[in-house]
Amino acid sequence: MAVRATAGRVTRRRARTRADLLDAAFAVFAVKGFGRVPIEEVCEAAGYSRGAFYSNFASLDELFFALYRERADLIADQVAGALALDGPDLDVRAAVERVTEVLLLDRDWLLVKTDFLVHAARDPDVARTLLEHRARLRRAIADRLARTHARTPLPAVLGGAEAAAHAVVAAYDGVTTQLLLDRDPEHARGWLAQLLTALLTDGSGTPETNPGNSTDNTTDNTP
Amino acid sequence: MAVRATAGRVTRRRARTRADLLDAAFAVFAVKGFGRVPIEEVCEAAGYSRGAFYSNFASLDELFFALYRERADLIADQVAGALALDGPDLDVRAAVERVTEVLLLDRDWLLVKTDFLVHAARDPDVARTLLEHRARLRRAIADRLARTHARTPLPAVLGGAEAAAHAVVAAYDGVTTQLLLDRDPEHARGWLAQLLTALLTDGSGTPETNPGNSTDNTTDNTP
DNA sequence: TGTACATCAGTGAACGCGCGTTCACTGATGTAC
DNA sequence: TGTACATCAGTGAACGCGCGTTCACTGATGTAC
Repeated sequence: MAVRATAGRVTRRRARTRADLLDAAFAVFAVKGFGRVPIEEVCEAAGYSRGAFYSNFASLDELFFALYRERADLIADQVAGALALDGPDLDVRAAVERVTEVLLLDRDWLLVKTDFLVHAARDPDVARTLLEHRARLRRAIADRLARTHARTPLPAVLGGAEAAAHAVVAAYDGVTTQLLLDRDPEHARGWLAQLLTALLTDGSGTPETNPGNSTDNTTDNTP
Repeated sequence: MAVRATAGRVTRRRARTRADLLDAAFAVFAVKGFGRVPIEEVCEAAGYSRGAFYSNFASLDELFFALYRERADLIADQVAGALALDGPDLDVRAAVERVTEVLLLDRDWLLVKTDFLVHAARDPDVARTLLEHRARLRRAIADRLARTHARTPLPAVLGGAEAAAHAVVAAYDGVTTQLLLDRDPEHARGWLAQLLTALLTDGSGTPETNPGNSTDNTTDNTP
């Protein structure tokens, strides 16, 4: 009801307001978390009254959903782009570097994405959207891995490019969790690169940093 | 203020009420998510009035925190127990099986734990509690791995039992994310076992199932 | 073990604030001539 | 390009519900003798 039923053209003013609200919501959600932010606060951050919100969205849930889709598409494009840079041969180290950069750079996005995960975990419809986004990321990775499959074999345990792509996403999710808690993006990037190397090669990679938590280095590091 | 300042003995009745409220809250939080549940609903589920809640907790946040600590301790004990079963030699396959069982069995716990993660990500004090819990899990794993370190070497990329334990936790987190979305615990357990095998061995493990999403098996599986 | 009393734990009605939602309005934008 | 008009987008005051919080109370629990 609040959202226009008329399929007419969207005025510039309207498009601008909508974009402003989405941007403001992203910032505010990242700080406080979706579900802890009243509509009023989003509107204030965007510089509009509450009426403007209701003129563009039916609910905060709808806005959140739109926000997720928009940003997720952006990320998926960036990842696909980062993977397309190499020639036919895959420079694993460089590719991992670039993808890691895209995926772990923006803490705000990780926060919002995790809020979205929490909702998706309880609503199969929302879950479908998130699974589609993940499938898109996986496909980009799997395609890239498959391209060099023949000459650089993947470890047997993972049994294929699809499975390897799954492993990459799982490693990403795992490192994300750690990063959300310890707020150390440098550490997270090095650690993700190391995990991916361990997963995608047969142990021929060279570690650069010890990912062990600096507060509990009780185990010997000497080879 | 709501919580008794007197350090006197806790009556049986009181302890019972508190436990009832915590149990009811766990169930209700799992279904709806913390932050989407009014106090009234927890009380109703537990069979008490709101006054009983305020007599035992200052806020839902405090209850949630107590709830997390209680369950996290339980899980940590179970994992430590599952790892202690073997003799001096580590049967990787069996240990992975048992730990996986404990960690991925209870969807309700995964949901509540993720809610807690979302809060921890925005509050360093809460994060500390969660990091401590994770450190405890890691230590149990690292100690176990270190015990067999000498005869069954870990892959070089991971560079030590501590790092390997980190990798195990990251794999667990990654698989948890996937499980929250696809609700397929069988698949998740097989997949986690496979990931752990890939991480903890030098590729000598044997895959049982293809973790690739059943809806997009476009890549060849033939070796 | 029984009774009398004191304190404690939980009740539930009442209060009031925060916030979602509505709507009559006004200024902005776009169209027709 | 300018003017007149129609429609659209955003305003903000007002309403009212949901829910957090309080508190005078009553029944439950534990203690003393």
